[in-house]
Amino acid sequence: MDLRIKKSTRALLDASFQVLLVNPRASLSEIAKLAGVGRATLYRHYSTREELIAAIAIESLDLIEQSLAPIIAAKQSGLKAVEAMVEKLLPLADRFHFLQTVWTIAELDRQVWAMYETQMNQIWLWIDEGQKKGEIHAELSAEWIVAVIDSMLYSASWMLNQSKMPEQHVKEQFLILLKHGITTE
Amino acid sequence: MDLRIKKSTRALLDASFQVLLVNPRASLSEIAKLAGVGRATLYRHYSTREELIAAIAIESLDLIEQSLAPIIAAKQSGLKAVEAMVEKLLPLADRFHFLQTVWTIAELDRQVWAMYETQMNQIWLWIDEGQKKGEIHAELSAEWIVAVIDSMLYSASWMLNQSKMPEQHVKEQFLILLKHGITTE
DNA sequence: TAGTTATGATACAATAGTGTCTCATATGGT
DNA sequence: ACCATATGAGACACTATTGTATCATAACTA
Repeated sequence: MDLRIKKSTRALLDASFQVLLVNPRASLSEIAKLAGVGRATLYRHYSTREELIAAIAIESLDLIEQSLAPIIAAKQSGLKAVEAMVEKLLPLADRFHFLQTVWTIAELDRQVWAMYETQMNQIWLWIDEGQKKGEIHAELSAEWIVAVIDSMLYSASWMLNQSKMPEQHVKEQFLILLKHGITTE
Repeated sequence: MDLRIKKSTRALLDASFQVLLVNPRASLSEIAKLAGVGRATLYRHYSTREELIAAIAIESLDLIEQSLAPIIAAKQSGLKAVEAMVEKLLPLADRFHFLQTVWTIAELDRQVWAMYETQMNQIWLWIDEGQKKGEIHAELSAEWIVAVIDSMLYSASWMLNQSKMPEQHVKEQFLILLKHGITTE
């Protein structure tokens, strides 16, 4: 593949991700400028705003998929798999933040939705296994647990960026809260 | 105060809240139309988009403040106060969702920031009390707990709207997860 | 009821954003 | 080194959005 295309799309995806995270109203001109790429070039690769957003969403979901792959390969299951998942996904907290902010647009894309569904099913499976094994509270719905992990990753992105808590520390706090809650019992 | 003003600002705040929650890029014309109010009237009350967003943010923070007031009045403290807070704030989950999506704009407003800080301090205080009493894990930073409650309210709004889980059920799941985490130990 | 004023409709100018096209240039593939 | 092509710069038409102004009318206050 042509290096020039690789270079421009890379710059565009990076700049878009960065800008749209902070300002979802940013214009395509603004994004092109920040990417150091001609406006026409942006339109050549992504004919609409929606397409660009979908492309970033797909890239994000791809990164998530790659992070989960080793857990699947190692045939981990139940709570152990969920724990491993959290550790792997923490570095991608910003991607979750992005997906949440653009979700109403991104979810309209077929591929985005398909990837999202696949991953959701995988996570549900792990939670379900954990519940069957008695490791995870059976009263909690898998849907709710997934939603909470998702939004906790959003919090994690906040903590990493705004309050500069080191990643190792965020990881510990994340797992304590997720596994044991806030009470000492 | 003139009833006409009350009526238009009410309609504008409601419509804006509803629309911006789904589409943060909505134009002011769009919002005015949905509010059933002339575009000129919108500009008479809110001269810029930022002002409008700040107004909704202030209203939201006001609702939150009103919900927390009885807990303060009853002099509750520590974990009990946190639990009571969650119950009171759950019906305002959408407001938290809104605040998160427009925060980069809203936080620039002095009044918004002041109200936010006051409430944050109150919540920190409760958590701190809970930790001193030994009810809440001391290893968890108050900042992290607050961030997580905030984003769990976002999840709750998702569950209430998208997956139509009844509020009572969401409340139970919220408290189980927050207090005890997902593990059975 | 009389006077005030907020409103909707409309027009208007100014600006910003979109989407397409052309063309000389530079960069990459082979 | 040669050819193909992706690029940036610029021009262009078009639409959307903003922000202001005017004015007759309706709704409110006292």
